[in-house]
Amino acid sequence: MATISIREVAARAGVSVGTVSNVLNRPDLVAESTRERVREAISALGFVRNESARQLRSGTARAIGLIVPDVGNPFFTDVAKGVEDTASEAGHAVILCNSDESAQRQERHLDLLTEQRVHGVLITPVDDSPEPVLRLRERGVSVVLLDHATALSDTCSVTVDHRIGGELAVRHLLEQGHRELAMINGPESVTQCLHRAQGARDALREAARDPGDLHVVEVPAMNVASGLAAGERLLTGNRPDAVFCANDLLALGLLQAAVRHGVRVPHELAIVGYDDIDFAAAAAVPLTSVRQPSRLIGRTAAELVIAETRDPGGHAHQRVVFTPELVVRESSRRPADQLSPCPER
Amino acid sequence: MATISIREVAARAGVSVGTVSNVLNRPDLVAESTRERVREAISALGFVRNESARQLRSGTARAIGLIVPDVGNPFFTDVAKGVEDTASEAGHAVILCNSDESAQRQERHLDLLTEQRVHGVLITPVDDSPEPVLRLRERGVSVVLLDHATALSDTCSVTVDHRIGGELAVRHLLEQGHRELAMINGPESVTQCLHRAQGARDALREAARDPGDLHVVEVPAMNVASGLAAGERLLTGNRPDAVFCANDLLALGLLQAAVRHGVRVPHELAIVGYDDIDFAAAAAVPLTSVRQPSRLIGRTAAELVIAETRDPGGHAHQRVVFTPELVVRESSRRPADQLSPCPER
DNA sequence: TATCCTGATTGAGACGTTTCACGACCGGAG
DNA sequence: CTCCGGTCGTGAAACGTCTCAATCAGGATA
Repeated sequence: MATISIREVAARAGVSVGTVSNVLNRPDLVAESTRERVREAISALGFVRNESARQLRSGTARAIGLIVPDVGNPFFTDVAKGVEDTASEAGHAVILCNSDESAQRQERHLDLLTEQRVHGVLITPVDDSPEPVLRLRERGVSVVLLDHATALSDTCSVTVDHRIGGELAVRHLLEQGHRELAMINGPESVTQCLHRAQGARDALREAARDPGDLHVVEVPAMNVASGLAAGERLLTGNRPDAVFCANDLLALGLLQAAVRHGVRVPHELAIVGYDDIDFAAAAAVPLTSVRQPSRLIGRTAAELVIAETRDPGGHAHQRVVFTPELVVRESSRRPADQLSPCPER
Repeated sequence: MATISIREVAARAGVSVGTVSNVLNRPDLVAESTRERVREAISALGFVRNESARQLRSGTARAIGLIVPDVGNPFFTDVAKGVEDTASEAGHAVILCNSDESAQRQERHLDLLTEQRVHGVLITPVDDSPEPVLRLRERGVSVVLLDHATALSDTCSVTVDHRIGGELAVRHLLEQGHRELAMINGPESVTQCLHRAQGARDALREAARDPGDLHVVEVPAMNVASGLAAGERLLTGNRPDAVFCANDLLALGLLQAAVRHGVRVPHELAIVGYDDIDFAAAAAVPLTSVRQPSRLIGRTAAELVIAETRDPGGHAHQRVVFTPELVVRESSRRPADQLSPCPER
């Protein structure tokens, strides 16, 4: 009940507070027998170190912040798991924040994390504005950008080459013989979205097609509901042969729309998603998707931010870029292949 | 760069540190003109309050901890969103921890949260042991149990009546004319799982059937992979007519197994899931599922924990119990209904 | 003019750690 | 016996904020 401090522990063990602190932080400095006595007192009293005090004294917290635009998206929870893996190995807590694609919420979370004096922040910013990141750096917080290309050269980042991802997706659709292509994309102010679209257009160019042929539907949020809405729009009137969706949630939404309209996938409409979340394989029609190494992305980012704070001066900023790969499933197979209905793999 | 404190602000504004603190916390005590001057200094210097120091002084943090067994499960991210909604209204941060159904990780997170001196903890414990909760209370942390019935009478909890949920699911399957029923369940040491199974057996009893007829397959973890594995086992040999899965992830796994074995759903196998996550509607066959009000659960729990810490003495512990409801979709419709293939709703 | 009141501001302690310069002790070498 | 080196342990000074009793200015009242 009454909160007990290092002082009570010291009293009970018959040593000074300094010694207790040493047992906690540099046990090798204290003699075997004393150490044992202090340990006994700690567990007898149920002492728990007050992290605020430690942090106040030592200047920095044993926590790192992670800001993602949508915790509901399994891609980001996978990334979060990766972050947690390495963070907890290093004894750091992870404060997971959901910006919900809102700049305002992102702002609030950043303020909060700065107040907490976190070790570092991993962030997938909601937009391309460098300003929030600069403000953090200015306050001495190290930052790693997650899955977000940036113009800031002096910042660590872990990204995936989304241009290649877009290219893989659309090249595959073209190879399958689809002609009329559409894309459901998030706002192009978000770099990931921009690059995926660029890659898609590159694939068209490569096939000697006019990149302008790609009918892009832009949605405000990259979730299932948006995909469904975009699908409703796309499937009325003259519909495309194939749609590349900027993530799997949009693709799942589109798929639902297709089912509602009685449009058969992939016979009448091929779909390719992005992220290869676990649910992609379990969808109404198993989804072809561009896979990102989500967990690895998280782990790498956490390593970078921990390395940077360990050695702030001599740290060389790194940009790690992963290459995505295409996972082909039912939703994009050439109609001919469909005649013999065989399950995935 | 150099971290600036309340002291610099005071110097620049030509007031004492006490006044700056008052501007921050009780602005009404400070004269208009002074207040303005201090505010100016704050923004000019880019001052950010050091939460550790505040917390050290005031004894408790403006943060609450949330421990869930699986962040990859959309049900829990929905709950988390609900928690965040009310927490951020009250100016609290949420530290989201993933125990991954491991008692050891849960333990580590609890230690961490105690060190952080969080305001309160919302937890869906990995097992039924009351010990971790008791330890927290002993240390003066208020606890709200999430979606977990408990023998502890002096603890707030927000739960769903899973017995009713199980009953709804199995009664529905029986009404659809299915005879051979199976259930894929998590360990019955987890109360949620136990209650769902009890409800299922109650439904059998109610239909004058032997509750022992329910063939229960117990899996160690409640995720897609486990569902797939259980499905592989269940679909070889003489398979049941219908399966009730203890959550949607298991159901999606089972569905994948069915597709691989060429077993048609619902014609040859009906499936009912639990939680009604967003992906349930987008599955290979839209899933019938027992819906819990996930976001509301999170919001309510956060309100409880905040209320409890606001008034620790006079607080009466509450148990809030929600009632689940059945959402019927394709995966469990009577084969007869299937003849005219019409999309959901 | 002296007194009292009110509203605004101050300054000095905490809060629980960590850190670091310093002292105490002991055994061995000179 | 003294001195030295090393090992352990100590105690006090921070860290940045909040709180609260105390002070102060200035006007109103007697």
